[in-house]
Amino acid sequence: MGYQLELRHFNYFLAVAEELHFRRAAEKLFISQPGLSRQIKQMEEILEVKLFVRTKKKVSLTAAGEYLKSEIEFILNHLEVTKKQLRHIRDGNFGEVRIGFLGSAMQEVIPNLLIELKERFPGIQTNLEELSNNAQVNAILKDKLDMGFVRVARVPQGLNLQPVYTDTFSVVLPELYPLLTREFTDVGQLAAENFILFAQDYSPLYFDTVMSICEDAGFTPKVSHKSVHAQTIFKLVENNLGIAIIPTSLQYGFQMKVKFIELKNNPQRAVLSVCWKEDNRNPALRHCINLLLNQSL
Amino acid sequence: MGYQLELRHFNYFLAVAEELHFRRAAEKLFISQPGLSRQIKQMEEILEVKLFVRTKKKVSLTAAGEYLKSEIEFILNHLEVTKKQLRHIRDGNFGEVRIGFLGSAMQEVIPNLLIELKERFPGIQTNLEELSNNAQVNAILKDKLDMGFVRVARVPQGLNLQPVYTDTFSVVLPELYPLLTREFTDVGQLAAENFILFAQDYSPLYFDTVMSICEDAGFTPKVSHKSVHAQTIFKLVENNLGIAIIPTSLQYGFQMKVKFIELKNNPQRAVLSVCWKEDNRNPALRHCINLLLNQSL
DNA sequence: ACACCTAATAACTATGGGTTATCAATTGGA
DNA sequence: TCCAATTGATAACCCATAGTTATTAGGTGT
Repeated sequence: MGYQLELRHFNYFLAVAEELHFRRAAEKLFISQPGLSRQIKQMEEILEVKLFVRTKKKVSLTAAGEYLKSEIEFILNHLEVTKKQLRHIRDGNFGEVRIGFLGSAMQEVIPNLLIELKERFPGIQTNLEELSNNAQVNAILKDKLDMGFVRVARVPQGLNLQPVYTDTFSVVLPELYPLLTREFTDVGQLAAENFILFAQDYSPLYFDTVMSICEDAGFTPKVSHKSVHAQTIFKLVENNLGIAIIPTSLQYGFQMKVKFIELKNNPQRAVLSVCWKEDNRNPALRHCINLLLNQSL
Repeated sequence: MGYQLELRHFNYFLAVAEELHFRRAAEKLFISQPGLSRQIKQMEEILEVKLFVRTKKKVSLTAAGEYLKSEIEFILNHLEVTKKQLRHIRDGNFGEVRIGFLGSAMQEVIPNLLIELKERFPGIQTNLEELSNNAQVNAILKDKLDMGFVRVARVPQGLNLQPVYTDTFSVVLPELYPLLTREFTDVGQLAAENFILFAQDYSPLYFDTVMSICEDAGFTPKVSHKSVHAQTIFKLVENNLGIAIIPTSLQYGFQMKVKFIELKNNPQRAVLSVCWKEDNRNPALRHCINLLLNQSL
């Protein structure tokens, strides 16, 4: 009766919610199955809510259980982050910022941010992870990342989005492609070529924007290859397997037999934005965001 | 050693952090002072961080303790909110109902349901999808839909079916068709016309019912066109490509050069039923069904 | 009818949270 | 300077309960 919810319950609950099987979950937790059953039952009594439906032979989550699962994941994750921050504070550091990014952000924006950070807040640790747009947004929602560098038009409720870097697009051609930069007038000249693009589900906004560039030139591109790495795209172009359209700043840092023609006159721009959760309580994040938004003016 | 952080620690910690006095904090928690001291000490060992500075005669928070206090307040508060939400979900006030429907249900039944739902259970989200009878029944069997608005005579084992709206049929004629409403006696007058009907596999019951209306009038209709959209049917009638027989309530909401003659005296009725899976446990669904069956009496 | 799963129940064990009693250290008056 | 008062920490004990083993009851598939 006078029982109290404890973190132990959370871990037990998660194990069962993941395995949907009491014995296996108990094994994973290194406790016995009856003990686990009893704790889950107790948890349901404390919360006064059925969390699992047990038919002999199958266990499944109720709607409430489903909800609780995501909340507990959030809380336990938050707790882990807090523990880490505590150590940082004890050691006199200011904390850690976990940053997600698209490969293309590594050219300019991230190096600048890291240099500035190191100078102004030497105590802030950074933790970098290359992820797709979608993976970043999801990770930020779940507080697995503090901020992400993405190319998206909009983000779900609760997230902030601020442009930090705007870029023209460039056409990527094999070095020996028979078209000189000065002969180039518009993308329509390339309508017959095969196009190599970043995968649509890696960056829908990029994909749509490239499509609109082609549409403006009056054709629909034949897309022969898709990739998620600039390196791969350049390699394919180098080997005459097609041509590409990419954000201009991506051209730097590679050693390839390709040439670039910047689409200066096209109105489309590749916008890199920083994304973070409105109610993120990581104090180090604030410093990062401020740095980014001020320096980019 | 192998100790584990628990929510109990959080409450104890908060009490001490607020009182800055072990004995008073212990009183507030209805436990003894030594017990509290030991738990706090244990907590510091688990986290490997000093949280309080105890000089005899004064207790104060360390920087880490200060930070932890705000984080714990956040977590405990979040937990309270979550508990409250759980109850709501259990009671069916939250969650989502996935509803399938025939176009003809959009005239009356669905708008009414949505209005009522919004009023009585504002937390329930709905997800609407227009599908054929068959597609709905299959989706419900596979738990892809919670409920569907269908026109069928029977449903497979395990599904429930309840009429929610009963309707006469109406003949649809081109606006300038040479037959005035008051001259109309029965469908037999139209035996020579081409008929435009909803596709048989879209709604077998509808199809059979229309056939029986014609049979009763002593003829078998020539069916020239079939469609799944009322809009299309009206358009075809408007252009003198045939006449139609439809559930009466479908006539509302369109702007077409057609006229309707209600078959008041025919015994056939177009019955719209709601269909759902017997063992569907979505609590929000129960509310929907109850609402529907009570209001439709 | 059978073996073989499942989760729940029952009865027991023992960890560790909470207890009381006490100590050591600090403070403040007389 | 000494004593009373008050602080949090220690020590030793107790018992509530998390976790144990053994078993049962209910399903499923052959």
